[in-house]
Amino acid sequence: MERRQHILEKAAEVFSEKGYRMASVSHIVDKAGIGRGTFYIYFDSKKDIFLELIETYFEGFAEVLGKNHSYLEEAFRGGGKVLRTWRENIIRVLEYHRHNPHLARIVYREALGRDEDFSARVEELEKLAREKLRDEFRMMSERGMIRRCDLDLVTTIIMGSMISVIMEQLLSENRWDMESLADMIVEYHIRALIPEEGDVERAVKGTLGKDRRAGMRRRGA
Amino acid sequence: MERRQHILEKAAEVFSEKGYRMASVSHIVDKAGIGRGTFYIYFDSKKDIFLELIETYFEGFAEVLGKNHSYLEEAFRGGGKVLRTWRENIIRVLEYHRHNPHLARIVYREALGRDEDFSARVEELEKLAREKLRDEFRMMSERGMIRRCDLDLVTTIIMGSMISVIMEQLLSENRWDMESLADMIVEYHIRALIPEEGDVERAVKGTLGKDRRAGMRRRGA
Amino acid sequence: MERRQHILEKAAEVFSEKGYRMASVSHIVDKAGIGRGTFYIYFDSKKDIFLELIETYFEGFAEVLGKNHSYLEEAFRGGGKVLRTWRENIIRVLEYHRHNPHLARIVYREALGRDEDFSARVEELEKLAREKLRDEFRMMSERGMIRRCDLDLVTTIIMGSMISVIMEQLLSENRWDMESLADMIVEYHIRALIPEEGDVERAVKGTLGKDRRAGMRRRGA
Amino acid sequence: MERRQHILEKAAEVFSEKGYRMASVSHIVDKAGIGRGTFYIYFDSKKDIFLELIETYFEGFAEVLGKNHSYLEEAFRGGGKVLRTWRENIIRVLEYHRHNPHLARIVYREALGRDEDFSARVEELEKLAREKLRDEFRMMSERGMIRRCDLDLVTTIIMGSMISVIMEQLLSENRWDMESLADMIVEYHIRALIPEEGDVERAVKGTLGKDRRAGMRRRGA
DNA sequence: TATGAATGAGAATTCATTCAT
DNA sequence: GATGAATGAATTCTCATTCAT
Repeated sequence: MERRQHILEKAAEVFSEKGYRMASVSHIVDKAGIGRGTFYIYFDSKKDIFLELIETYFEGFAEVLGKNHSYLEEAFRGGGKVLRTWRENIIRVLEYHRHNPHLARIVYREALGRDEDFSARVEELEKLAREKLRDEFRMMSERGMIRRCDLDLVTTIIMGSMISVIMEQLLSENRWDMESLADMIVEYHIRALIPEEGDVERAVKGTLGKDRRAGMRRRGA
Repeated sequence: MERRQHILEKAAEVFSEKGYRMASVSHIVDKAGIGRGTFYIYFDSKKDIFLELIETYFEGFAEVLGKNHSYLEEAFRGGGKVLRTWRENIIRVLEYHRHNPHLARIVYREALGRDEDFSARVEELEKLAREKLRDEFRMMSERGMIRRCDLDLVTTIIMGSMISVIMEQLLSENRWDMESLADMIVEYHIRALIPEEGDVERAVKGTLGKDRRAGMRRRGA
Repeated sequence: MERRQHILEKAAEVFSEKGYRMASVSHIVDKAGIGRGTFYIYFDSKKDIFLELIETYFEGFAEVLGKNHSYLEEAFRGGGKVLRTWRENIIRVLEYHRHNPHLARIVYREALGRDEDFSARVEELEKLAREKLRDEFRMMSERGMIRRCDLDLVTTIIMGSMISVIMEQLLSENRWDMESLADMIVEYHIRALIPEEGDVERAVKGTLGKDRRAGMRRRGA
Repeated sequence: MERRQHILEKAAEVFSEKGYRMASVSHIVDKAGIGRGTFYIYFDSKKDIFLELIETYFEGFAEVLGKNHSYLEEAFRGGGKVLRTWRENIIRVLEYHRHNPHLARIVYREALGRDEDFSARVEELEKLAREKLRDEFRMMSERGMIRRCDLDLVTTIIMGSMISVIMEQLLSENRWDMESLADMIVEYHIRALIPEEGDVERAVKGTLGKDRRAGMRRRGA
């Protein structure tokens, strides 16, 4: 099964470099140093291996976001620093992509096209990630940690900006260092989402007095 | 030249619907109701027409952003409402994409792939748009209208979020109405970029007393 | 449409010579003197052209057997020589195959195999031909022209022997001349099927006095 | 050598079911429950095992027909019932095929194709069988047991009809019972071949007074 | 002996592009 | 200019056979 993994990795490189259509199975087997037919022992088709890479990406992404729990909620319940947790989340996301540049490029440069059957799967998986994120924002909103706003739109904005930053990073080979990058991103969105005067009170009533100190306050406030 | 335009439009539809690779020249000539060879009278190749569509998109986009001037700067100099102008900019951008959904899809779903030579051109054009935008933010920053921050990062964030919102719009067929969508987007970024306490003063010194009232203030402040 | 016909003919030769599986599309286009892709303008696939040849064979065969009528019945109703008509039928069948040796070989050497989807179609078409033939024998039986016997079996025997003779002919390049061959075949089956003593009477009763002279009598009887 | 036999049997099933080209070595080794390479210990190639099955078929067929003697001649010399012996021959042939349906299908549905080198071998073996049969008819003819006729043609007719009946049987799963089927077949050909007036006398002269009672007489004559 | 992972020659098919009309 | 039949390079995928273990 080691060989299978090897082929997957080489395929990721090839797809990332050449794109799905331009990448031929020949390119993959050449790069992997295997025979033409060997490829088809491990994968049913070119489409098959591509889809597997996409699944792998989203699998890893889900892991990073906290597969069946929410780091943020956990932090909140544990009385921890929600903001610091958010920052940690973002760092994990950035690092995940830094360590899997090929997968990221495959998903956001190749897989979105209407070309193939898998674009449906990509959208499905992207939607799942989006919903996970939106649920986190909803939680934060309900607890008065962020201002009242259209959560779908905010999710779109934040995801879009993250993808953009990540791709920028990948293309320009580490223009920023991870830590300060995360700081700046977090700061941007926190400023954009800081609660209004009435938000905290509304949340307190709504949730019967949950600890308001976990809410985001303007710095120094 | 009318026929050429007709082919371009049909090609945009086909590329948008099927993607660059899946769209064949046959599809295009069928949709345009012309002969196979006629296509090659007007365009050198499939790649060629695709590239032209991309150029068209960025051409129009540049127009919308203010080709050789800055709406924002103009507003500033004219003592007008900078924020309102920004909002108008965003509405123009949204409407441009709403009226050119095929081009938008072509650029952001198809052209980004590493498949073809044109990906280089796309990046070049995208970079130009990015720089235009960043220059506007620089101007605003220098005048104390936005807080001190990494302007490249902010540009990336805002462009990414805009693309994300636009594609979301295109895919989901107008989830939001244009006006309130623009309001929400503008509000998000304004909140994120509102000047800190010292920023205005610093800007005043740096620019020798430009009209501070044009700066963004927290609402109600 | 002339070119299409040309390809069909060359394909028949190739399939006849090499068999369906060994014959590659390359062989066909080489023999037809056309480009590789040209083949696919006229035919959807290798299977497609092969099936068309099979249909053509059975189409022609049906024509020879008398598409929507029966030469034998016609002869009978017209008071003509039924036996002579039968002999003429057999000559037409032999000549049809002599003039279409490739089709015959394709159907009886290649198409019967369980290999491909078309074997079902071949069996269907063969069954139609068989039923046509059996109906003729039934008609003759009902009129006392042949002895009482299992008509399905007789059909199988006669068709099998005809195919065998035809293939033998094709393989050995005209061992017999057509006329005397037909004579011998007809004689063989007539002798085998000559009515018994009671058959004519039974038929007479069954059909209320149809002309008994049309029935086959032992020569000289 | 038991294992070899096992593989042969499974291969016969697979070839019969799928046809030579569609049947892959994988199918055979899977069905035989052996490893991929094991196959090549016992057989040189796929073609090789197929050829061996064909040889097996004709070997068994020759056995059934009477390998180095003639049941008919034996019956004749022994003063036995030649017709009954012929009927027994036919029953043996039918039963041989009923018990070896896979081999029969392989030979008459698959092996006849011009696909492979073995078609030459099949024709060679078929010719041997044909000659054996023709020699028997010659013997019968010389003894005035059948009418004067082209023995090659008669052989072709009888073999063709037998193959046709057998394949019909195999495909339609025993439409007739063996005994009455044999009766009907024998009757058909006996009627077709019954000696004319004069034939017996000619034979008597030619063979200097061989037992004329062994000759076929018209029933009741 | 037995195995099955690995191989690569070869097959069918597609489609951007050309060019004679 | 306009056409579309013709082209063939390039692509995906199959499977009989080999060979190291």
